[in-house]
Amino acid sequence: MSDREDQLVGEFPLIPKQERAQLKRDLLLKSGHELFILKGYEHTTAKEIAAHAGVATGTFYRYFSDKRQLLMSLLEDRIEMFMPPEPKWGVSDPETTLAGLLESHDKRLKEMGLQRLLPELVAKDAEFAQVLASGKRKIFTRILSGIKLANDKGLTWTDLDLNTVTWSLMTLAEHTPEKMKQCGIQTDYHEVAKVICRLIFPPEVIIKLRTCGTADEEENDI
Amino acid sequence: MSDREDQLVGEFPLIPKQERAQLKRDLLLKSGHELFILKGYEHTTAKEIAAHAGVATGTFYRYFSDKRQLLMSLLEDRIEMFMPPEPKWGVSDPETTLAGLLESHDKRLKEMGLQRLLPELVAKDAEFAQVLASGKRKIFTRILSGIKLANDKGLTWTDLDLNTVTWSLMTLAEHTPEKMKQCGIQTDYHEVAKVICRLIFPPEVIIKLRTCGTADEEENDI
Amino acid sequence: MSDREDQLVGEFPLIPKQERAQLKRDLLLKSGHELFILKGYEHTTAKEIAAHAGVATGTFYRYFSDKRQLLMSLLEDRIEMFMPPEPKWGVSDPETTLAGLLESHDKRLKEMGLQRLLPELVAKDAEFAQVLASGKRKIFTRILSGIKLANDKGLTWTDLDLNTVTWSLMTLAEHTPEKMKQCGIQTDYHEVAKVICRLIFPPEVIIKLRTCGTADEEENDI
Amino acid sequence: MSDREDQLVGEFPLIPKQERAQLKRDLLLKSGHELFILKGYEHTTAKEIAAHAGVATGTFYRYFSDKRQLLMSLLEDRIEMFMPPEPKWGVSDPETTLAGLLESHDKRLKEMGLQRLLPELVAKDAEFAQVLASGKRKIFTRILSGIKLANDKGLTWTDLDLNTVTWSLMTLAEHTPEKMKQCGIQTDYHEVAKVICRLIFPPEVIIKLRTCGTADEEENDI
DNA sequence: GATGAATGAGGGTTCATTCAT
DNA sequence: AATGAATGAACCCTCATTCAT
Repeated sequence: MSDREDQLVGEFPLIPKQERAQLKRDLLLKSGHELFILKGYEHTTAKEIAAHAGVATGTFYRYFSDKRQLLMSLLEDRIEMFMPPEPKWGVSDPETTLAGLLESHDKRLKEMGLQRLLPELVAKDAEFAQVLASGKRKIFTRILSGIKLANDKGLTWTDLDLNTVTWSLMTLAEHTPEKMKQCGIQTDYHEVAKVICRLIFPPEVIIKLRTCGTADEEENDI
Repeated sequence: MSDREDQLVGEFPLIPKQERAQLKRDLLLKSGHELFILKGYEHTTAKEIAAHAGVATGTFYRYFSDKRQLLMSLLEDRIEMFMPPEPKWGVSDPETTLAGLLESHDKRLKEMGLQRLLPELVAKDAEFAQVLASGKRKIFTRILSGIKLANDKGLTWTDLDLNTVTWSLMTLAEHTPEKMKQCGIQTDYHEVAKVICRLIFPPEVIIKLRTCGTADEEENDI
Repeated sequence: MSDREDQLVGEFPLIPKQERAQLKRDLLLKSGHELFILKGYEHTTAKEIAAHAGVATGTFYRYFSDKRQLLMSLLEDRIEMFMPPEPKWGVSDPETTLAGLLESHDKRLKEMGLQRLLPELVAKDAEFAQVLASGKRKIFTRILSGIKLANDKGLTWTDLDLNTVTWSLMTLAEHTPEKMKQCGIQTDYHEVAKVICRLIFPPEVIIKLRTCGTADEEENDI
Repeated sequence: MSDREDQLVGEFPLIPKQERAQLKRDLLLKSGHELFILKGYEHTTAKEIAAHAGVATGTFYRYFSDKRQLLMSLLEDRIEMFMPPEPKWGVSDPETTLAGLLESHDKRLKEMGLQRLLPELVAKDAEFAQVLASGKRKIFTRILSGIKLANDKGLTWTDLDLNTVTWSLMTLAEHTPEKMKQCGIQTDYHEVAKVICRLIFPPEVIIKLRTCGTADEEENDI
């Protein structure tokens, strides 16, 4: 808010209306986001979201028809952030690369925190589940096509189903942080990366990739 | 609670009563279970649980201090059923064995349905999350010890962290059914089993296990 | 309330449940009735009705799905009381009889007071309007048949449409009290009765009825 | 209010402004009128009235202190239109004349529609009820004086109270359209006119008026 | 003057929990 | 023990009215 105001100091006396409205909408989104993470979706009330955003209850309803719609908006903006990262294979050591991706992905997720809410909502809201599933399918397809490229070059296991491998990869990446804590072990991104790489590549391929990674000109988007 | 204590005092003068009480408690547990699955935890009311169990609203509160406690009881009884199965390695083809275990595990989960509720609750109830995590740790330990046995015999990958492998195994088993559907692919238990086995055993070990499985006397509980 | 309790004193220790529920329902009906009259339907809240009945808000919703339903119940019980009275002609002086009927009818209406609400509701609630209209039609039919009897005996005007006469009669009876005040004149039931009688009977018939009313054995229910 | 006062100061320096303001005021009155009829007074919001008039919400409050005041203004302008017509007796056939008046009166009412709202408001707003009653009294007085003229000429019933007759006449005229439908009969203006005439004039007077109506030079405003 | 975003009191309704019977 | 009516705090949402722009 003050950013934008500062930005305009000495230039325009007023912030355009639309922008101010957008600002309030964003405040509410942020507020909802924070409270959903803090207390869970069901335990957050519209009144609280408004109060925490510093606006009146009624203002909430100017921008969102209800709590659910706020959440939907939250997700439409950010759904891709909930998804596993898209590593590039064949660039130096794939395990190290992947470990870095996992770590930064998890950090982003932690900042957002919303992924803790997703299952709660999927269970209760069919429409929401669809939105989420369609996002997942998009990511899935992208990862799968990356793995297929590696497969075409004969780099992957030949006896595993690529769909299943892709799904495993996504699942492991998605649950890395919370789940490992639940089992009482420390999250070691590099070990997870090694496991995930083992799902895709035979050990000798990984060694090859590790040694001649940069020599290999081709980058494979996965 | 005090019921059971009474039960142990003086043989069985009150057992019929106790039995009836236990019956009611079970009816309520069953009713709560069904409704939680059907409508979600937050959207199920105590009145409904009582009505669906065929008892009065007030009776609910004789057996459970509140809705949350009913859920806790539900989980204490059944938490192990939410956990991944414990395969026995070295018994015939490990992939086929595992595929069968995965399938039956998923069937049990589907029958119970409660796992749909878990994330909703974990997000909101720290105590509940602890109960769940402790259950998971128990399973984790059991699986890990099984893998360690295999490791002692030189059957597993030597370059992967066994904790991480165990966690991956659990994660994949746990999410097999719902998650695969979300990505738009059919659940093929045998392919998942192959992927999981690849996490544990190098391919040549699997071939060996497959051919001399029954010859290998030792059963490894995992 | 105390009536029923007294009735049972020394016989039964408790008032049957059903009866107590009915009692509460009646309390709420009474409370709603009073407040609707006092403040108008729209300006009366469910909360107020409950408070005024001495029960909690939630109790209101145990007995009525909402405010509208309470009103409907109020009317189903009493709709006939809102209707014009049913005079018996040919019994002594018809004008005096009618005047008495008008007066007692108005008293009843005043006690109930609900008729002040009717137009407000008719205007806004089609279903309600139907309920009311069907009640009116019932009364209309009864009055009309009474007038037809008088007509068969050649007692009425021969050049007036009986339907229209009946309607006029009802309309005048219904609006006697409030409307006369609005025009700044005192309500004189006997004068209204004379006017209404003039609508039905020619003057000479009225004189005849007045003199030989009791001699005329036949009573005509109208 | 002060607008008009200003208008009279110094000829017309501000009249264009005034005119625009008056225009807006009229737009709002029209809009309120339409929506009150469509949805009822309580169910029409200030925002809607403004939007439907094509102005901003705030503008509403520049011209009216609140919703109620808009309605009052609406009525002050038009209260006479809600009143029964003022027939002229002794001009040709009084029954036909009256029938025509009734019909055109009803048409005007239907166009305006506001009379559906009146009872809702009378019930809740004492001041409003007064405004309405004073309007009615005005009409009442005018009709009464007309009837008195006829009375002076010996044309009316001699045994009926003129106040009561006048009131009956107004009441019947006012309720002709809606009420007859409620009773399930068709509105036949000519029959109603005959009934109303019978209240005022003995049959022989009507015949006389009918035959020598135009011969009778005097027009009686009622 | 005009605008329409913002306000927040208040209405309708639900439901976890209690308690008289 | 069992019942289910009663409770009332708290939820969601609306809308008359204000006020900065």
